Amino acid sequence: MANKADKVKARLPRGLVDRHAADIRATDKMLAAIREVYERYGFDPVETPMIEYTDALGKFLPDQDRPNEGVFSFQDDDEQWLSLRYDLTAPLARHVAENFNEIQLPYRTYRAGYVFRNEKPGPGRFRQFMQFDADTVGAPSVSADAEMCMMMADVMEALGIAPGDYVVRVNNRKVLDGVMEAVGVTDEAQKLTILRAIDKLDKFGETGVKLLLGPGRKDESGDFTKGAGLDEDQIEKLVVLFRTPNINWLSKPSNDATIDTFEKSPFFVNSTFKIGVTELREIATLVEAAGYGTDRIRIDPSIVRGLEYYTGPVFEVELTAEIPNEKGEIVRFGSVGGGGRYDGLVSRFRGQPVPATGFSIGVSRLMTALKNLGKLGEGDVLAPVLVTVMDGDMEAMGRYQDFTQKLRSAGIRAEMYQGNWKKFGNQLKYADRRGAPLAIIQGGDERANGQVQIKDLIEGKRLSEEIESNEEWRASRPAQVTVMEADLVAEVRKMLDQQAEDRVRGA
RNA sequence: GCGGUCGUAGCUCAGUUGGUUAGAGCGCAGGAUUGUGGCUCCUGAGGUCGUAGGUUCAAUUCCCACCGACCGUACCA
Repeated sequence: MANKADKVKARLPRGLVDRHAADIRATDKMLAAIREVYERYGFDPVETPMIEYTDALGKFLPDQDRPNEGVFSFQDDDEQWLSLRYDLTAPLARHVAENFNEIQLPYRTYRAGYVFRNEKPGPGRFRQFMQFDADTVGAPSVSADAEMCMMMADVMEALGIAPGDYVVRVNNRKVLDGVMEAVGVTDEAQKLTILRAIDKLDKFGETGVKLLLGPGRKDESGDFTKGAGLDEDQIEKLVVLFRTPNINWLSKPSNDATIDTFEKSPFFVNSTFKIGVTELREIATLVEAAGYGTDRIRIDPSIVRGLEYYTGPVFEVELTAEIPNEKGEIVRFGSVGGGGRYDGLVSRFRGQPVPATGFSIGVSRLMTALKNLGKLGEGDVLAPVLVTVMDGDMEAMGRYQDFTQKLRSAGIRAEMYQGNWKKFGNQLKYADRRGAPLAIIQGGDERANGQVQIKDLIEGKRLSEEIESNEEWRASRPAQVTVMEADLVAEVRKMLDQQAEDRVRGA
C-alpha cells in the first residue's frame, strides 16, 4: 500500500468537468431535439476526428514554429504539429476540401462534438465543451443564410424556448466593413479595435462603446482599455446605426426601420456598405415571408462575431429571458450560438472559391441555461426496482437473481442488492437513497408459502411522517403487499403504473 | 494576460491581536434494532489549516512564490 505521503492526489485539471448521470441524460435529450430539427431541414450527419494538423485549423503563427496559444497542440513522431480542434467549422472545411470530388454541392451537413480551447475558464466556460453545428457548403445565395437563421430559431423552440425568450440577431460583415471604409479607417489594428468596441454594445451600452471607439475606457478595477481613437464626428455617425434596433430592445423593432436607418445613413454612398445592406434586406424579406417576425429574427448591426473568417452575413442567437443562476440571481445569459458566411474557408485548401454558411450551438452553455430555466427534464429516468437479499446461500441468491432477471425481461429496470446482505436495514436505506420505487423482499417465511413481498418505497416514505415510534414503524411494514411469486412481474408493473399516475397528478 | 477578493473536516462555516491537545452544524460509519427506510439517543472516524520556502524560541495566523476558486477587465476561432 502506498503510504499517505506517496498517494497521488485525485484532481481534475482546471476548466474541465466530470459529467454525471443527470447531465448526460439531459444532454442526450437536447442533442436529440436539435438533431430532429436539422434532419427535418434535410441535413445529414458527418463526423471528423478531434485531432487535426495544426495548419489545417489555420492557427500557426507565421514567425514561430509553435502553434498559437489557446490551442492544445503536440508533435507527432514525425515532428508535424497536431492540435485538438477548437471548433467544428475548420475541420469541416478540411473534410470538404479533401473529398471535394465525392461531395455533392450544396452539401448540407450537421455534426456534434467536443471542442477544446486552452484559455481561462469561467462559470459556464470550460476548456472542453460541446458544439452542435449545421452548415451548407456550396450555396452562395443569402437564402442559405436566411435558412440558417430560421433553423436556429426552430432549434430554440424545439428546446422549449418561446419566441421573445430568445432572439436570432443578424448582421452583415459588409455593412461593418463599409462603415470603416467610409470613415476612412485603413489600419487593420484600428479596424479590429472598432469591431471589438461595437461587439461590446450589450455589455457597456452606448456610452461605453463611444469611449472604446474614442479615447478608451477605464473599468471598475481601474484597468484601462485603449480605444480606437476616432473623433467625435465619426463616432456620432457610427453610433446612430446601432440605435434603432437597440432602443426598442423589448418592444418589437421592425427590420424595415433598421434598414431604412442604414439607407439614410451617410455611409450609404459606400459600395461595400450598400451591398451589405441589400443582403440584409433580402434576408429580412425571406425570413418574414416564411413567417419569422422580429420577435424571432432581427436585424441588428451590433453583431460582430469572430474576427477571423466571416465574410458576409453573421448571426447570433441570444437568450433574452431572465435566467436565475445557481445563486438565484438574475443574469443576462447572452449568446448560446452563432455563425455566419465563410466564403474563404474551404478555398484556403483549393484554388477555386467555395461559398459556405453555417452556425454552431454551444450545447454545454445552452444546457446550463435550460437547467437554470427549469426546462430540462432531468428526473425522468426511474431508478431501478431493488431486489433485496435476505438469505445469502446460493439457492436463495439464485431465486433473487431469477426475480431480477424476470423483471428485466419484462422491460423493468431492476437490480439485485450487491452490498453486504447481512445488514438488511442498509439494503432499504440504499434503495431509499437511490430513489428506487419498489423493493422486492423474500425471506424464509415468504419462501415457504411461495410468496414475495413488494414494498412501495414512495408510499412508505409518505406514511412514515405519520408514525412516531420506531417499533411501530418497523412492525407495521407500511405500504407493503404480499403476492404469489408467479404474480411478481404483473404486480410490480401495476404498482409502477400507479406511481407514474400519481406523479402525473402531482405535477 | 492585468487588477481585486479568497483558500480551515466530505459540505457550510467559526477561530487564532503568533503560544501547548484546531472547533460547530450537517453529512458519513458503528450501535440501541441478528427480517424492514424515517424520527430519537449513544459512540466513532475524518484535518500535514491549498502547496513549498522565509522571518521567529514558536506560524494555521506575518512575509514571498506557486497552485486553485470567484469577481472585473483583456483576448476569444
